[in-house]
Amino acid sequence: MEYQEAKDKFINTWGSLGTLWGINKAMAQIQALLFISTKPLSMEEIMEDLQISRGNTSMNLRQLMDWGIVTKELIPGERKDFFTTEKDVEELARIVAKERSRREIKPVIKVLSDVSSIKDDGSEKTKELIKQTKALKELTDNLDVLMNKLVDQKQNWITKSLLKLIK
Amino acid sequence: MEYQEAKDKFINTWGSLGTLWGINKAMAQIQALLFISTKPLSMEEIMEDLQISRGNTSMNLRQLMDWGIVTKELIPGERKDFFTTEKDVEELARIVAKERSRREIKPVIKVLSDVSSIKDDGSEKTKELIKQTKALKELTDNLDVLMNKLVDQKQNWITKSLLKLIK
DNA sequence: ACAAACTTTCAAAGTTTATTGAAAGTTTAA
DNA sequence: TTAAACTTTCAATAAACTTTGAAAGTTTGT
Repeated sequence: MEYQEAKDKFINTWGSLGTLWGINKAMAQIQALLFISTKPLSMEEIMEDLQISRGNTSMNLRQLMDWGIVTKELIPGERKDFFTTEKDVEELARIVAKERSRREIKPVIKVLSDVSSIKDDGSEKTKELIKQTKALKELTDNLDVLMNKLVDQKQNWITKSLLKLIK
Repeated sequence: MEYQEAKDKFINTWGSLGTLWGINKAMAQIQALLFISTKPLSMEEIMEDLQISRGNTSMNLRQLMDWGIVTKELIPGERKDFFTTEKDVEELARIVAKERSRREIKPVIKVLSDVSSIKDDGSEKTKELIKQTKALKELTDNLDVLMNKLVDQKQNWITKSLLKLIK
């Protein structure tokens, strides 16, 4: 496999994976492109490379910056903005985990908590709704805590966690 | 909050969460409905309750059965099929984790592995592509192993895992 | 203050994905 | 074997989501 083919394959796989994880294709592709780039890229270069419009590039770069995954790089003597992504995979995973917890998991826990605390009117269906949503709330809560604990360990968290779990 | 309001809220939240996790809205809603139902439901009852078409119900029930989350229940004396979902949240989480590993994570690892093993032609950009995709491959691989280890612990895996990780 | 260089916005167009419902298929009971 | 009861399929339609590009906005250098 040649460089160009490998690069395209990586960007496309990452792009379609993005959709599955709730971020859109262009957003994931831009991140992928920056991730394997040896230098910061301008909007022009990103548009050109991925064949997407200026507007699309602008909006998705902004979202990536909102996530804290991409940052503007100011290059002396250049008027354009240049962009880079976090290059360290563990740090990247940490950011993604924290953001997903904040944006998705926490709000779901809130709903489950509300639903599971409705007044028990004694009917079987109400009892079941309360019981099941409470169980789901507890599971989600625990998973969220677990994920955040994992990610808070500052260095080599995956390796360390794996070792602990072996027994 | 009344029963009906709480039920709708739960089904809707679960439904929109589904989209975000790569399964579709109707599929997630059907699962949610079964999850809080006190008895197996027929296709008719599901259509009626969620206001979705027969075809949609049929296809999504099948997908849920493919995932191993929903099973057909044959009720003596009844001609219709009835459906139930796994009611234990830990078991449910176990199934979902295993399926996502198989369907999504493993294929990505394969691509990353292919891309990161292209021939190093000595250029800086090739070196960067190899280095970054290799790091991503290792991270994904480790997370996958970690997730599967968590889930393989037979009872109270979340509680146990949390205890181990506290230190 | 001006204009060139650059970025952002957003309505319209395009694309993808989900849903419908009627027809075809299957199973069951008599 | 037939027909009623039920489920599945799939082409057409609808809904949701993404992308475009031109106009508006912003920043910078002179």
